[in-house]
Amino acid sequence: METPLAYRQLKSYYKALMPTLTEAEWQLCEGQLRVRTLKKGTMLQQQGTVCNYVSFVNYGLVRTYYLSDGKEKITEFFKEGEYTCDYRSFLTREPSISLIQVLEDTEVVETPYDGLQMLYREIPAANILGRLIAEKLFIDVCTRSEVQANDSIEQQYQSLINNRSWLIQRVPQYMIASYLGVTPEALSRIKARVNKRPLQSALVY
Amino acid sequence: METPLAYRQLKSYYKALMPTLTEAEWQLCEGQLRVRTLKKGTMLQQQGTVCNYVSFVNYGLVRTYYLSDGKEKITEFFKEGEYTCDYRSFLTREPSISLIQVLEDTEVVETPYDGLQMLYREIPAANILGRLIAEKLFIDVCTRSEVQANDSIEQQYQSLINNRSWLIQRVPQYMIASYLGVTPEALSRIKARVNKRPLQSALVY
DNA sequence: TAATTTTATTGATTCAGGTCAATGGATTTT
DNA sequence: AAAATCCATTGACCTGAATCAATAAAATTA
Repeated sequence: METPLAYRQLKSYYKALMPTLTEAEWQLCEGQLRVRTLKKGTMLQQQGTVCNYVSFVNYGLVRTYYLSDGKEKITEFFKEGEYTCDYRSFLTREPSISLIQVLEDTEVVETPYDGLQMLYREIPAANILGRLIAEKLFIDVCTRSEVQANDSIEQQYQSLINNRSWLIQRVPQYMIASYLGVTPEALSRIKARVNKRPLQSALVY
Repeated sequence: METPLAYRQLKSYYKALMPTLTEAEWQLCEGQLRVRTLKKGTMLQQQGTVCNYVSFVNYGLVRTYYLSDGKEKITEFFKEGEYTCDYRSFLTREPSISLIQVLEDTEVVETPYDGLQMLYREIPAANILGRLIAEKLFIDVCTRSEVQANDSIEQQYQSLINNRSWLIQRVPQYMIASYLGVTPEALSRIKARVNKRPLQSALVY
């Protein structure tokens, strides 16, 4: 056992989602897991390869993005306590379109595809876990789509400041711009607009 | 039993996803189901209410959409053999943002929320079904997002013609425009552009 | 601390698609 | 079949964001 400490957060996560999980079943789960520490800048998932792991972030920060016309488009950021993965590739076993890159020194606990399938077979409750993970991911991606479709970039940026200010602090602004789907220049101008009417910002929510 | 015929398609669907399903378990599933026939124009899901059913379309066609600034934005079309639902509302039990409207006379088989939760508890294999449905929906929404993010409206329209030509035939063009996220005028101009260079269209794919 | 690289800002220009408006087909209703 | 409604097309104009370009500021590295 490498660093039992690293599993503690994940174990409580599993336990919360699968209350019926016995200690023996947890041992079976734990046997599938691998802890990895990754330096800032490392690629956790390359484009064009099948995604073989779901990674639970113990500490650190990663981004998922893809290349369109050679330009990077960031789809999401994942920090400590969250799962990250190109789940589409993981599920379909097709090559990944997304890349995953470590933005800060990061520690992850990886669950391999085969190991997870084994858990689905051996532990009935694991299917509940799988269902809940897929459902959560689905809800998240729906919510994101709805926000993108309904809110202006300015509203979305304000919402980041209000609800996910750690993002603003931990990643450079051009990545925020990429995440919001605009150029760094455009986001800079939006900020300038917002700052010109400081009374408004106090009224948001 | 209302119209046993209506269940046949759904039963084979369930059987395919849950090979271990016994006849007794199927009976339990069937007991939860309700068949409904709906006239063109009917609302299958209203905005602001919690979505209580997953609906399997036996025949017909529906659209899901939401209102933004009073304008309709179509998110997807579902035809015979597909599930439709505001699955986000269904899962979270929060009011639905989406509306679902019947575009052709349609027959659906509805599975209520409570019934499905009961199945998850009573039939372990039902969690596999729930997992697979959530996974499929997740994959679909990812794929859609990737297409929207990467392909021009022209490419997306060509792709509809090549891969989902039934859509072009069964829904008016202004709905296609809404689905693609542009105005009817814009789509009309895109078609005009495409028709001006007919050699190109033969080369697509 | 100076040098270098990275990141953010601002200006000028361009362009795709939106909006507004008018017209002409299609389809449905009476 | 005539009237009315719905739908698609086309034109003129406008706007928001992309692009290109030049600095300025901030963060790293030497």
